[in-house]
Amino acid sequence: MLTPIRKGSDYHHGDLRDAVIQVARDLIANEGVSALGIRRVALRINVTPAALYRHFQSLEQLRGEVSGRVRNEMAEMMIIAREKVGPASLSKTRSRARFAAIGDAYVAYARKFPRLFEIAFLTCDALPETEESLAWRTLEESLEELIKSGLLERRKSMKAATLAWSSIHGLASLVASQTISNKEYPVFRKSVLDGVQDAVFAR
Amino acid sequence: MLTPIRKGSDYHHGDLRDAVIQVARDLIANEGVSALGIRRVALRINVTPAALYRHFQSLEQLRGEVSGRVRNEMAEMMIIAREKVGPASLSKTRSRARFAAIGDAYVAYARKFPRLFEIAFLTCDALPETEESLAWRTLEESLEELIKSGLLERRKSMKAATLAWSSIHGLASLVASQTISNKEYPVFRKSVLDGVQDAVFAR
DNA sequence: AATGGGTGTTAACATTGTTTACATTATTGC
DNA sequence: GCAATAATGTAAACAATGTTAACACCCATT
Repeated sequence: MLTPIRKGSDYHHGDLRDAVIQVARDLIANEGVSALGIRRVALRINVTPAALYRHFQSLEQLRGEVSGRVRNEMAEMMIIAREKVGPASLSKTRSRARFAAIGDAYVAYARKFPRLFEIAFLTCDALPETEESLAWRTLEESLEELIKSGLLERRKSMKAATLAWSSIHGLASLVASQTISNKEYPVFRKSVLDGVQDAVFAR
Repeated sequence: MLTPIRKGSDYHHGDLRDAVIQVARDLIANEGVSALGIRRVALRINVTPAALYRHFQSLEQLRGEVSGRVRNEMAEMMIIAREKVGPASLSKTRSRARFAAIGDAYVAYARKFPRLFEIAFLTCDALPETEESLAWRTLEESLEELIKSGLLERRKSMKAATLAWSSIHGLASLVASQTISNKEYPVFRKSVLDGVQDAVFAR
């Protein structure tokens, strides 16, 4: 099945909902979260505003859906970056590099798409089913690799995860909100990475 | 001068702008950032919507103004918490306690007013004159105390500041966005505090 | 082939941010 | 003191928004 985007006639779109989320995502990425609107999205898809209400209960729910998709997108970027360094295979340097890669990918996303990072962690009144975060699971996998390669003691693992998560997220958030500028970024980055490594790896 | 809030007649409010920011702040604190609106604020102050345009160019600018006020409010909370432990006076334990106090106050604010913390670090298209952050200056003062009391080497000071700032902010942000729940919070808190102290204080 | 559920349209409504023209108060210069 | 002027409020209108209700069309199942 070639999953035709459109059926014969174009009265029915064929795959609204996905198209809506896609367009909404791009709208936010380019013009900020306040640029998201039912009518603006509808206009870009050449569809009537009311059509969107067949797939979303409200603008607020659409925002929540976009937020969820962005969180997944982030996690996928992290996984891709991790796989790029090659398999862990109990190698200390590999495991370490993979761990660093997912952290870097996290803040890289925030730097590249600050507006999307913003909505990913915005309190949404109507959020989709709160599945366990893929990003968090990825972090846990990485720590497991570090344990198995002998770089991290298991009893330190929880502390490592929470500190890494917090500080990396803080760095990403400060960058995305332009609280720290591009010029200040490198020194922040180095401090955070060193701090995390000191806490994670036994010395 | 007793700075009368209202003059004789009530055609002129006397101190709009401040009243507007105040009401806007409370509106966001209670109902979220999307609850902020020109007309809703005007209604609560018993003033015509157009009156607000004598003091703010747009809703966006008002949001920026509120954001700035909240950032100041946070810094004031930090300073109050710090002064509560008493003067540093070259005492190691005092300096250390004061340092911990400002960090705790930071995330305490995010826990108490998550919606306000949210807008404080939201990218605003129109932000007020970008004064140097009071919170950041407070952090620098605290580190200076640590240096003078012999707990921190000066060459480590920049790294300490940036790591502390990032990880504390990350913790606060994750809490405010409900990414981590109240139940998970304590273990996160402990990890971050330990991590910061390990990095800041020579061992 | 008929029917019914899914999906889109049309038209309307209330509410919003914003502007323009006007009214009232406060302040300043003589 | 008092007129001129700036500052600050109101009133009415406009375009754009989220949302809903009634209707139209398509597709799949019987």
